Amino acid sequence: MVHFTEQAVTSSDKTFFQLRKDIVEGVILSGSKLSETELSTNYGVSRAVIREAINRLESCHLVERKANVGARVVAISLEGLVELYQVREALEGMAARLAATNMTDQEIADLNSLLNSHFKSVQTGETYYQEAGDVDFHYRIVQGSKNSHLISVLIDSNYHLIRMYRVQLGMAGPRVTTAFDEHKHIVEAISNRDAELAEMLMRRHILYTKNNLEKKLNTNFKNLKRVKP
Amino acid sequence: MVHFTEQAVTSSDKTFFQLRKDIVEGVILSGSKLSETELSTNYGVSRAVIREAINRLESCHLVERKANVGARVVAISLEGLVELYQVREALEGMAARLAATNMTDQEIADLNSLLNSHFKSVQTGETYYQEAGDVDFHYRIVQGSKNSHLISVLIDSNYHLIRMYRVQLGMAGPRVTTAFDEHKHIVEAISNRDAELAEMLMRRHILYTKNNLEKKLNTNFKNLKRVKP
DNA sequence: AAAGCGTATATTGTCGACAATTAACCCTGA
DNA sequence: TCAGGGTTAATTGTCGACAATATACGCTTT
Repeated sequence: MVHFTEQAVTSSDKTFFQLRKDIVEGVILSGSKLSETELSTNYGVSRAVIREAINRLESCHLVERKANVGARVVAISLEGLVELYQVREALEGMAARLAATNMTDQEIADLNSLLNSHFKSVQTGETYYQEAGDVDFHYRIVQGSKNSHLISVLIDSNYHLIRMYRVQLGMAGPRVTTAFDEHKHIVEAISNRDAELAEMLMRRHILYTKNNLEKKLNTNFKNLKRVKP
Repeated sequence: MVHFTEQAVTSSDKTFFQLRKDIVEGVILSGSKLSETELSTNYGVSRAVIREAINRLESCHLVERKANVGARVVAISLEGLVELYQVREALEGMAARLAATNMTDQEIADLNSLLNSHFKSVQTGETYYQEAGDVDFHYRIVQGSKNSHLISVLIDSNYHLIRMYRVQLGMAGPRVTTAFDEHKHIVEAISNRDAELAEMLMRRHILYTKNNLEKKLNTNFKNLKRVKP
């Protein structure tokens, strides 16, 4: 169960969340321009809140702005994927290292039972795992680092972009059991409080995932809905 | 010579740069509240551009916002320093790894001559090195990674916070020649295109720097100008 | 006197209008 | 037909005013 409980207090929050969702899920096409006046009427709010939402989307690396010109949704590309996953490898590797030291025994136990429930899902053939399960696993490791700056950087400026790639490239398929084993080994290393190994395994895991995605991207890229560059 | 040439095109850019400078250099005290109306009159611009500037400062992790309450300059703390440098270790380690593969021979040669000029400065006793020199060295490695996402994350959401700690804690002193040797070894590894070693050396270098800063923070913290928490 | 409630004040959030800049179009000329 | 320049239209940037929320203050009550 994924449980990111961001709660929108202001109107700008709601608009930001909605826009982010629409971009990640491809409702707003990759590469398309974000017209402030148009969004303003479509989402039923003033241009000021649209502008603030766009600013926050830019912090997420989901849109790119040019002064006096406007904002565009980032283009999905092979280079972008590689660059993103290199950053992810570095940050989540560090997260695993820190988690090995900082997670409580209880949190590790919970993580283990989470993996067990994933194992059942995998065996019964549910596709649950690859979507929410993987996300939740990585989310817990990141939280387990107990480093709020690291958490913020990962969540705010990487996570949603990662999701955008996953959703729009259709990340179902094999490698599920393989990834599961890798997850299991990472938790084992954390259980043993072996920070060095936890980091190394996490980095390898993300590297493998990236290689897998690269292959998919090459075959799926032509089917990707986006505006012409 | 440091040569970050961000150029302000809009009024909001100018205000953002000025505010960022004032926060990093302690003109606006760590922990103080940022009143929109007050800043609006002081900087001679409308509240809208102040609000946009504050949003961008939040992306830099220089201020923290709470809805319907306002923004405060981040508090300088030991935990904050440690967390920041753990992220820096991960990201700049990856940057060094990538730089070993992606920097051109010319860029490596330039980096070497930069180090040589630093060496002269160190021998003649100029304090130049620790301030701009170190920054410039790390800046070139980061750029040498050729990973635009990594560059963006490092510059946008870490660099200015790092500077804030350095400036406000007064980072002069020894460890200059030590750090210089470490820089030299990193460039050597990059010259040999040894990505693995380059990453390892960079991580150690940043770890040592962090340990050094921790000691300083413990002695200097009581002298730090800030508002009471 | 202390605690709790209600009002008043100050601050942030949102809005519509105006100014400045860009890009689109048409028109002219070779 | 194509290149260049100027004008027009559309979009973004900036502003001041109003609405909504939170804090501060004072009053009442025990």
